[in-house]
Amino acid sequence: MTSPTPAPSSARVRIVASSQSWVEGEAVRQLEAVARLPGMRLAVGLPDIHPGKGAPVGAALASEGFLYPFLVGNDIGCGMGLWDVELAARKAKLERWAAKLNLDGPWEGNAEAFLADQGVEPAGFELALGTVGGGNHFAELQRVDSVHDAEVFASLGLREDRVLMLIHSGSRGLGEATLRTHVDKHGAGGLPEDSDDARRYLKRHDHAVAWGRANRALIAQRMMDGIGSTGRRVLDVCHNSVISREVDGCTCWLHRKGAAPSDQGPVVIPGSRGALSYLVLPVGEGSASAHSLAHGAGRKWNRTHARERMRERFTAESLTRTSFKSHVICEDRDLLFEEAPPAYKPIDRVVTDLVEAGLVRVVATLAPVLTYKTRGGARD
DNA sequence: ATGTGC
Repeated sequence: MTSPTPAPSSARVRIVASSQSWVEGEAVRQLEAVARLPGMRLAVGLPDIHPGKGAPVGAALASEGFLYPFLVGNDIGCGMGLWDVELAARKAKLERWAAKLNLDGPWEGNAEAFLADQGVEPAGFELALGTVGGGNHFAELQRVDSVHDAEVFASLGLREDRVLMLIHSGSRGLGEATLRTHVDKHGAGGLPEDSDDARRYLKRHDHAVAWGRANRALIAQRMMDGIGSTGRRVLDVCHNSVISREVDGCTCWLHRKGAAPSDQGPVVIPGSRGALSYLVLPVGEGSASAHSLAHGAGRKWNRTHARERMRERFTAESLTRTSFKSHVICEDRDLLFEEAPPAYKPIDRVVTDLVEAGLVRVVATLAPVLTYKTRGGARD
């Protein structure tokens, strides 16, 4: 057998993960493969990196001259929004809410008017506006578990006794349609930054990012309506996007695929639906990590594997309650198995890696109270 | 991930 010839690589590859963080070999291979794409300058794997569809999830990839829509994937604009809910945690009506909350159908209100209020043009996917979607998306009520940095916590207007709400969702069919238009013509090929197709993609991409943010806002409003409360958005960050940004002295196309920004203030890094979420403050200059952070715990088992293993060990019913005594509303049995806590890496290790790499400071930990996934779609 | 594929 001939020894393999290393392909020329102009990108620096860095994985931000301690030896105690388990990273799948396939994820590393994917990161090294995309690092060889023309124009690529810096490929960073965050501690939640895991294999995706051709490109790793949990990565920040900076290229010069070309941009690559497939690196962002179909859920353009997906992200995490945190709300402070006008409600004391001790007043949570867990059983009542778990019985009645339903966010699955189209919103009854005027979606176009809601978008207009957020400064977003309609996109033709408004029946899905205000819906969580599938996969790892969720809307979760939380309580404060511990405060590590009281000053930053208070500066965000947060209080220990209040309910918080974390929304993880994206642009639903809009991002999917945007990627498909590109892939139908170019496949996994990149776009020269000065091409008409690049401009067309970026315009739709930016629209999907704005639409995704508005979607999280409407999900939050529906959830708060459902529990008879109001609230205030504390933060909202996108972890699937491509933007023009200076990285290490070069003006690059910074692709974030399952990578939270470290240059937009505090972010929440959630664990699984049966784990703590971490409110963290980015620290340091950030260019060595492409101005990015982990966006979650990261998968340990792929979906098929998780379904098989969890089916053997647990009933669906048992997975609707967590070790935090929280409820999980997920009436799609397969999804419940796919998203079960053992399918994910431990979030504390992921966050510790970020702390030890000098990228974040922990502000607080948040515990789940009620997770909304879906009322329908049960495939049994 | 997807108004979801054969």
